[in-house]
Amino acid sequence: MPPIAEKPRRADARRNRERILAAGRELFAKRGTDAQMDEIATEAGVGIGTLYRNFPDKQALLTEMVRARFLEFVQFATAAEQIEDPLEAIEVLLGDSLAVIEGDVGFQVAMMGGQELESEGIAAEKDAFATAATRIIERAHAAGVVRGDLTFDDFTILLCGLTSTMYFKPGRADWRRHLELVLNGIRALPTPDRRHL
Amino acid sequence: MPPIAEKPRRADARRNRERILAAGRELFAKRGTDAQMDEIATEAGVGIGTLYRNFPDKQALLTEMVRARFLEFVQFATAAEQIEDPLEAIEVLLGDSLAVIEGDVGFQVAMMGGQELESEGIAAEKDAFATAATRIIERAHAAGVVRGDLTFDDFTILLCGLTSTMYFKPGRADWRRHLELVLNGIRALPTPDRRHL
DNA sequence: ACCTGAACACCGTTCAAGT
DNA sequence: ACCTGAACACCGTTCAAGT
Repeated sequence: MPPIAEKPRRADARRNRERILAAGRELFAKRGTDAQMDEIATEAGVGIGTLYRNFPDKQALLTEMVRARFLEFVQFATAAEQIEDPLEAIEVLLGDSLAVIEGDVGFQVAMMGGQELESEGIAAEKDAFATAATRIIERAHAAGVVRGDLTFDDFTILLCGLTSTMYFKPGRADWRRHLELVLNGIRALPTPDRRHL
Repeated sequence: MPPIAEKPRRADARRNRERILAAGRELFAKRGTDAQMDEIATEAGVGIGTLYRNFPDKQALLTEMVRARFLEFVQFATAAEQIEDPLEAIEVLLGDSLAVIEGDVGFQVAMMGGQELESEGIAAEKDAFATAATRIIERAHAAGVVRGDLTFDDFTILLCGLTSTMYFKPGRADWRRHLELVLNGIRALPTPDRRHL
């Protein structure tokens, strides 16, 4: 079911909300938490009061942007499930998810500081991602290509770390390298090779 | 050579500086960047103007705290060099370094956002750590126990990620787990086992 | 030579007045 | 119903006045 039925509103109010979302998307993506509420209102062409009427505070607006990204993550997870090689599925899922947020500084901040969002608002989206990603992890377990104790929580931890590299050491090279090391880290521990399928 | 010879000062001025450092240490450690300059001045028992006379801005004070920690890191690196097993040396170095900063939120912030500090001021300390850590990495290379392409820069990247877990997901469990995964990731890739020493 | 704190700047948030 | 922006609160930083 969709989050909550859209209440009917005055046309101008609805248009304002859209413009605020667009402005927020643009400015948070570009400058992260440094984006100012004033600027966002101006960019949206509304008064600061209207911004606050739509979103109780800065976090709430950011949370709304984050929701959209999580839906994208779910898409990536669904796509990754189609990949035959179970290890490659994990690599692609992490790689693609990170690649899309490379241009979105605001999301990077949100992804790291998980608990600081109004997380109730996006619990559904997070769950959807968790479910899809867990299926991918399970498949890798079944194939024996990852550490036996790897969980979705590990994913969360590693994504936090990877995102911090993206955020604090901007540029593609560092987070790609970080990802490579981490992917190596979640592989099955070197055990006696049994290739008698 | 020591950084720069201490200029002689009026006794009260020197005592004030000490108290500011102590207050900064305590409050940054406890609350990170949330610690306010006003509080620090009050805790130190000086006027806000005196604080700013000693340190041009908040970053500069934080940087001073960071310098001390880096010196500790160098100690750890030196100690880790004594450990016989070259892989264990790396594990202990990372583990100990992280363990000391667990109670120092301010340093955690600094460790992640490297370039935002007055880094000229602590270049010497950073170099000392880099040198010691590099020796430990080289030894592991010589023993063939880590990936052939592992560098000190990787250490920097991984420490950033590990610290972000510590900062954003407080509690021992998550960063310890993160460290375990990462240590697994830097090991030599599973190659045909040649144990004919 | 050094100290102090009132005052300023900046930015998130509120609310009285408007349509 | 909804919009607006002046005003407030908070915190980093400056500077004129003091000793």
